[in-house]
Amino acid sequence: MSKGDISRETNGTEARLSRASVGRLSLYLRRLDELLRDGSLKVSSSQLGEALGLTDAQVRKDLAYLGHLGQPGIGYPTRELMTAIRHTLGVDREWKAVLVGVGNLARALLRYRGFQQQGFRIVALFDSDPAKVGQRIDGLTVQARDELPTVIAAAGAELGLLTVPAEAAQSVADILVGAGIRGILNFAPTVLRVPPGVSLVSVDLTVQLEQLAFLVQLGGDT
Amino acid sequence: MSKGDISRETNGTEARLSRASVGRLSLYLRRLDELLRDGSLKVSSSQLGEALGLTDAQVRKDLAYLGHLGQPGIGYPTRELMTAIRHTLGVDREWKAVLVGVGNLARALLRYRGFQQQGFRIVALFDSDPAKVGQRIDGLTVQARDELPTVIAAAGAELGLLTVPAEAAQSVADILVGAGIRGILNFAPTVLRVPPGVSLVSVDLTVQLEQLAFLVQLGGDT
DNA sequence: GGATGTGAACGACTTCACAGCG
DNA sequence: CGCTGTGAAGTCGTTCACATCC
Repeated sequence: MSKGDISRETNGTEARLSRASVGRLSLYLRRLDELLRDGSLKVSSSQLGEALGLTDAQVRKDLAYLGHLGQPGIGYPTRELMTAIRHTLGVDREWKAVLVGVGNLARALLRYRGFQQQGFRIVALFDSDPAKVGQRIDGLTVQARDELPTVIAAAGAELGLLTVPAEAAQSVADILVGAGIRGILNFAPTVLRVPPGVSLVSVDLTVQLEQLAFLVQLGGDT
Repeated sequence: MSKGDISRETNGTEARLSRASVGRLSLYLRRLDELLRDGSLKVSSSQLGEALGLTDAQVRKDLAYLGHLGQPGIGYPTRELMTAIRHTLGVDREWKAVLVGVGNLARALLRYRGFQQQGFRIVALFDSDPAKVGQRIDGLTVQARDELPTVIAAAGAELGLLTVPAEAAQSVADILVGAGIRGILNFAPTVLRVPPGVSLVSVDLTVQLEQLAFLVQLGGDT
């Protein structure tokens, strides 16, 4: 498979993408979609930034990483920009994911249209609760946890979505890693450890809520 | 009011808390809870950091904001540290929240024990779908959206959890703000605008998933 | 000795400002 | 002209290293 490296290819522009920049690329993509639907074939950095609360300079810096797409005096070609962002983010292809832990959050993820749209497909469900195994949800059958390795291999899934309780999260993560999963989106309120070569993104709702409490308590600016 | 920079008064210690630091405080609190259960009455910065993947220096910098709680040669007193963090985060009191948009994600939030534990209480549910209005979920009755202002005022709710579709998010946010809500936790995949004085924390699942795709595509380190 | 608190060095990200091109 | 691309300056956050104190 492609052996990853952070450096850029074609032009000679050497640049890095911070986590924050990557997050903003997602936002640009979404906004570009709206702008394109409104008929904008060209878009300027300030246009793109304003609805997202970003400065034009910030937008240009981020987009510079994609190569020299901008046209001075004109702006960026909407469609080409979207294609380039999709390619950079890696969402110009399909990603297969397995979902472990079938609760309400899992159901929410399953039904969430945004995922499908961006090329993410959930191909299998797992749960340790025997009462849930065998249930059908949105066309998928819940499977037992010890089937994880074989199913992942058979389906060629690369991503794992973790919606199990905190206590189980690390051991499930280990199993996923052992089964060859390359990235985990963790919703369990724990800090997970994964070996190098496996990517991890965590969404910790408790942390977010406490962040909000803190900000409100301050008498809160944004 | 204060713009992005947060001064403290009490002790004479002048310090700032970044968003990142606040997030880490939540993690410390959770870890301290475990350590206390294991019987650790004192804890060192390196102990605290190791399970979270943080350096000892980082931990000390964060905790320095709380005042001079550490004892050289010994560490930090577990219980006092927890009390101080809770106070700083604002989770040493109860926060009442309303939840708007009753889908699977809302159900997941309702049932999530972590919230209750940290003092967050969901006191009302709202949905614009007439079919959902009147349903009872976990002891709460779903109410119509135009009841928002009166119910918020009557209940004294300060936080709003937004789990509506992207298209509706901004208008619901505006209503919440108009009703006197002081902080919003937004799950809709849109960038919201709120006036100064109202706090906003967003959890954008599409962005997180795309982040993961990007990292995996890189051939992914953490 | 063992661990804290903290200036200072370092590094990462953002904003500024302007040259250059369509 | 308008808008991009980008060095330079500025800001913010993290790591280092060490004086300090129990």
